[in-house]
Amino acid sequence: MPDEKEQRYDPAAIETKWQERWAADPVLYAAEPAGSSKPKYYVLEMLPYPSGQLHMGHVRNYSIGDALARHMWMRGYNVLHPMGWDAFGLPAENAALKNNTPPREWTLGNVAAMKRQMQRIGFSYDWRTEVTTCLPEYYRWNQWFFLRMVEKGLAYRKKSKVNWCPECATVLANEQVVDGCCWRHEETRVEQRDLEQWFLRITNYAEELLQGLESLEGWPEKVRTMQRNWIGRSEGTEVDFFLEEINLGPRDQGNKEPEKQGSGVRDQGSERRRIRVFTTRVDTIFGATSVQLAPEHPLVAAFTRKDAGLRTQVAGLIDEQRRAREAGDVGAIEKHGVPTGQFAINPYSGETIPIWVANYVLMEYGTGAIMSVPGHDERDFEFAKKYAIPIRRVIAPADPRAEEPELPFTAEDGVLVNSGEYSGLSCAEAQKRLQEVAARSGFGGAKVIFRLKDWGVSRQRYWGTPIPMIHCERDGLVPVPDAHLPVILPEKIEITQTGGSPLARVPDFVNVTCPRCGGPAKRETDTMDTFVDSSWYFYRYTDAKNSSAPFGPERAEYWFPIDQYIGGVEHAILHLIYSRFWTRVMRDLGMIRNSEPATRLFTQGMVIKNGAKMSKSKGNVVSPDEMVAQYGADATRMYALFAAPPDRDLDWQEDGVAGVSRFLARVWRLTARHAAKARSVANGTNNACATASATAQKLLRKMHQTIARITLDFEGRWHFNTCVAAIMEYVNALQEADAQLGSDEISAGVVRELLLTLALLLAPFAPYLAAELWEQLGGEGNILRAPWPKSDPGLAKEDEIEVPVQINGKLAAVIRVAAESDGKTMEAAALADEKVKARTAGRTVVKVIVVPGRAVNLVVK
RNA sequence: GCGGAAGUGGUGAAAUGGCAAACACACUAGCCUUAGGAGCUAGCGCCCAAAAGGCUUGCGGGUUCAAGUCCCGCCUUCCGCACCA
Repeated sequence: MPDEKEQRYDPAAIETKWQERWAADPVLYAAEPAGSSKPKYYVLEMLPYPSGQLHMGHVRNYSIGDALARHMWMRGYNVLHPMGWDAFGLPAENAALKNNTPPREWTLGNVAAMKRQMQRIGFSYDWRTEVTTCLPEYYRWNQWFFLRMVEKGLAYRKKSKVNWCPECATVLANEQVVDGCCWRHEETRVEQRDLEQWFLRITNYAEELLQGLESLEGWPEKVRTMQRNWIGRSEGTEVDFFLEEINLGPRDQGNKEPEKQGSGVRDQGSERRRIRVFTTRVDTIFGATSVQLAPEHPLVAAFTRKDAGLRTQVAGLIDEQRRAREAGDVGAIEKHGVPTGQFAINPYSGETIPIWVANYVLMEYGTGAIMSVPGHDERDFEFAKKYAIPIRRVIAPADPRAEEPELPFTAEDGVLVNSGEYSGLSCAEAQKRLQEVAARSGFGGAKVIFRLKDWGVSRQRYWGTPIPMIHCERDGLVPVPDAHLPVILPEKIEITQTGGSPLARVPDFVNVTCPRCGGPAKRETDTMDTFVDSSWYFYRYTDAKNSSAPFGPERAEYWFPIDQYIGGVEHAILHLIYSRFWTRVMRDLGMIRNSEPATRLFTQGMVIKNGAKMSKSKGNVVSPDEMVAQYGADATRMYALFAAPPDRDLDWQEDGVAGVSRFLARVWRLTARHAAKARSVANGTNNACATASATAQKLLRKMHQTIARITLDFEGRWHFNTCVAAIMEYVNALQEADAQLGSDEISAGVVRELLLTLALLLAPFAPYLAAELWEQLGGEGNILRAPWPKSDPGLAKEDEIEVPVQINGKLAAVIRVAAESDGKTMEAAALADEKVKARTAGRTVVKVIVVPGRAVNLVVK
C-alpha cells in the first residue's frame, strides 16, 4: 500500500485530470434524440447574464440542477441539461462607454470566461446546444416571433405614458419599476414620458394565465400568489353616471383611443355625456354621494378649460401624485381633492351628486373614475370626512337583531337599506340585479378587469434585438418580410448614453427601401426588451442549430414541458409570467401543444454573507474562483448544498467549505487505504452478505439506509444538506471500522461494495472525486452512467431498536427490543425496566399506549 | 392594510405527531508529528461543585397517551403587493 503521505488529497490535480478527460468526449452529456427508449427528463437552470464573473448565487443554482441531472442520468433517464447566455442588455453598452470595447466583443469575452468557470466546476452541460441570445442565429427568431405577433394583432404600437429611466436612457416595463425607481438603478427615479411604443398584448391571456396557475402544483405557492396578485383580476360592474348638461364649450375629443379596459368618456352623438365608473360594490350605489375623477381623466381637462382656478388646483394634484409615484409611496400621500362645480346623475336613483377630482384615484386602473360611497368604503369615508361630503348608510347587517355597526361598514354579507326598490336584497343578489338593469338599459353591466397591462417591449437602446418593422411615408408601418430576416444589428456604432437610440444615428441601418412600394423608408430603431430573449430560449435548446425555424415541433413535443426548472425567486413575476405568455402564443401559432413551459419550478434561496446579500458595495462578495482554487470545485459545490436546505437563504462561511474539503480528504484516504483490497475481486462477486461478519453486516445495513435516505430526497424533498450529512455519517461508520475493513473480518467483496457505493452516492455532489474513487476501486465503465445503487429494505432493517418509554408523556427510560417486537412484547419489556419500575412503584398504570417500533407511553395515577 | 415564508445551542442546521439538537463549523483539553489551513482522542444547550435530578424549540392558550411538528390568538424578522375602487 502506498504511503499515505504521498496520497494527499489534491483536488486541483484530480479535477483537472477528469475535466480534460470529460472535455474530450463531446457527447458525454448529450441527450438522446426523441424516440429514445429511456424516459425523458428536462432539467433546466435559469440562464445567466454574462457579466464576466460567476457569482455564488450561480454556483448554488447550478449545483442543485447539476446534482439532479447527474442523479437522473444514473437513474436511467434521457436527460436534457442545457446552458446558455442571456446576452443582450445595458451593461454591455455601459462597458463599451467605459472601456471603449464593442458590446459584442465584451459580451462574447464574458461568455467565454464564464463558460471556463462552469467547465472548471464541472457542471454537466451539453455545450453543443448552447444558446447565446445576442447572436443573429438566435435573435432572428425573436424578430420572426414579433412578425407573427404583428400578424395576429398581438403586437401593436401606441402612444403611451411610459416609465423612463434617465440613467438607462430608455423605457422600462412596469415590471422593471421597483419602488418608483429603476430595477437596475435603485437610486434613480423613474420618470413618466409620452412616447410611441411597441406593446405585446399579454392582457389577451390574462384570464388564462390566471387559470393556468391552478394547475401548476409543482410551483411554489409563493410564486403562484405573486403572479395572481400581479394579474390582479377583479370582478365588478361598470356604471355610467350621466353628466348634468352644462356649457363645456366645443365638444371635447380628449379620448380618441379608447382604453381597452373601458373609456372614461363616451360621446355618443346626441346622447348625453357620461362618466363611466368601475366598482366591485355596485350594491352600495345608492350610498354614492360624489363621483371622483383621476386628475388625468380626459373630462377633467374639459372642466378646467374654462376655469383657471380649477386648472391650477388640478395641476397641483397631478404634481403631488407624480412625485408620490416617483417616490414609491402613492399609498402614503394624504387624500386631497377639488370639487369641479359639475354634477353627475346616478342612473339608478336619478340623484344629482357633485363631481370631484381626487388624487387617490388612479387613471391607470379601471376607468379612472369612481363612485364614492363613504358609508361603505374606508378611503371614501376618509375623503368625505375631510370635505364634509354626506355619508349615507345603505347596507345593514344581515341579522336584523344586530347592532347598527359604525361607518364605514365594509362587510359584504349584509342587506340593502335606503336603496329604493332594491332595499331588502342581500348584497350579492343586489349586485346581480343592478348589473342586469345596467346592461338592459345600456348604462353599464358586469365587468372583469385586470391589473395586468400590456407588455411594453420597446427600448431606445442599441444592444438588443432590432424590431423588424419599417416606417414608410406612403405605406405606413410595414413589417420586414420573413425572407429579409435577420435584421442585423450593426456592429460599427458609437455608443452614447444620451440623444435617443444609438441605432438612429447609423444611416446604413436606418435608410431602407420599403418592401411594399420600393420607395425610401426608415427602419424602426427601437430594440426589444431583453425579457423577450428569455421568454422562449428553453425551446431553442431542443434544436439549437435549426436555421429554418426557431425549433422543430417534434423536438419540443418530446421534451416539453420542462420537468424541473430551477432559479431565483426574483424572477417570480417578470421572466416567469412572460415565458408563460410566450408559450401560449406559440401554442396558438400551432408550434407546440403544451400551455405551460414547466411543470415544476424550484426557487432556491439567496447566498448571503454576514447576514446580507453579497454585493460589491457591501464588500462581502466571495469569489467562486478563489474557493475553487483553495478547496476545489467538489468542496465548493458540496458546501453550497450542505450549508442549508436549497430553498433557504445560505450564509456563506469559509470555515464550512474547509470542513467539507477535509471530509473529502478523509474519503480519499479511506479509499486509498482499501483500494487494493477492493480491486482484488472482480465485479459481481461482492454479494457476500449471507456469510458476512457482524461488523460487515452493520456496515452494509448503514449503506442501505444511506442509499434509501438520499434516494428519497432526490424524489422530491430535495434536502440535499441532509443527503450530504447522511454520506458523512456513512463515512464515519466506515472509518470507525477501519481496522476491520483491512482485516479478514470483512471480505474483499464487501469492502468493494461498500466503497463503490460510497463513490456512487458522492457522484451527484462531488463528481470529480467520485470519478477518481471509481477508477481507483476498479469500478466498471463511466461512473456518470453507472446505475444508481438500490436500497434493499431487508438489509437496511435493524435487528434491534431503542424505544423510548414515557410515563405520562415524559421520558422515563429507553429500552432495547427486537425490531419486529409486537405491542405485547414491548409493553412487557417496558414494564420490566428497572427505571420504569422505580417510577411506577406504588402507583396505578391506568393505560398503556404502544406504538410498535416507535414508543411506549404509560398513563399512571 | 393584503399575501407568503421564517423564528430551535456560540454558528450553519437536524428531527413521517413518538429519546430535541443528527451532520458540520467554532471553541476547550489532550495526543501525535516529516509543524500541516494536517491527523487522532475526548468534551461542548441551560441550571446544580459533581452526580442524581430538573429545565429548554419567539410568547400565551388548546387538541392529544404524546406537540419543535397540529389548531387558535399574539410578538418579531424577512420577502412580495399595495389609495386596485
